[in-house]
Amino acid sequence: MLFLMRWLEYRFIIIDNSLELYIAAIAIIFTSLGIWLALKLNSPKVKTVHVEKEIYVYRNNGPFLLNEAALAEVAISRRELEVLQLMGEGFSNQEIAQRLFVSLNTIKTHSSNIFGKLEVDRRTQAVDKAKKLNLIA
Amino acid sequence: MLFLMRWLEYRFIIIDNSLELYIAAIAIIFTSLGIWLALKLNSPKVKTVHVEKEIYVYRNNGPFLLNEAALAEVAISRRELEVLQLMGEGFSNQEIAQRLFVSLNTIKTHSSNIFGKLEVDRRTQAVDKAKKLNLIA
DNA sequence: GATACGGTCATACTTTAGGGTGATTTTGCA
DNA sequence: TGCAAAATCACCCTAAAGTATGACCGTATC
Repeated sequence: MLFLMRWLEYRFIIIDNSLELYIAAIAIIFTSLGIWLALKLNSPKVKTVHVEKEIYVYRNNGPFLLNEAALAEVAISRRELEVLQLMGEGFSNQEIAQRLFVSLNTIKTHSSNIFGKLEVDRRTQAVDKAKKLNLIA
Repeated sequence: MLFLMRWLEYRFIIIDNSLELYIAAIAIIFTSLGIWLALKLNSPKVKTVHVEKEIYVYRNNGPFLLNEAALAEVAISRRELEVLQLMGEGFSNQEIAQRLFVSLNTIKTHSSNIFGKLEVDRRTQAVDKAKKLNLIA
């Protein structure tokens, strides 16, 4: 940049131009630079549009049939499924722990793993999704 | 602008600064001007990102019919039913509050009333029971 | 036998849910 | 118009849920 300035300086001096013209040139060049910089560096606003993608779930009206395919898809283990079932029946973690003869911490760990695999944050969401996927009755 | 240039010119001459510093000041000022111009006049870029949201749709499962009789039986109000529905979709009390444009405390009150009327202790039980009573889908 | 995974459990921490109480404001209906 | 139910909100407190991390053990699997 300094080099450019020097070059401009000598060039304009040689052709014996006025200081004002020189300044004007600098101004124009750097205004352009500013515009260019702003346009280049200005990251575009990201507008997120949620597109609803319908997934049809076939729910038989008869006896409950575990969707093994969906189960394998989300990679939920049998033990986790047990926890999920009890969750769906409204049991607390403490109650689930007692029923499965394990500690509360174990159920918490299972819960966290289930939420991760189902990509949800809460047990109510987990139950909702699990029912829609026919993982639980 | 010319006035500004003049002022800068005289000012720098008076304090006997080098031409380079003067040029540098001009450059900085007009770069800033350029950036400002670009940001002001450039219509904001909007980058649209489409995010697919999976919607689970039941099939072979007739339309949901609210069990008005059961609703009257448990004496759950319309507003409470709204809360119950959102509960069933896995929303937290905070999220429900935002959706219904009321405070978190209000939702807590509704929740407590719902639990009392459904004779349950937790939201998961409430959702389970409400679904069995056909109060929510 | 190294590796991966499932299941178990713990500790520490933050967040959310729920209980109890009391209060004010709307609103529907007699 | 006045009353009762519904809806709103606040405060305080406890319980439960959830997050993060790390650890140990058994069992397949390569």
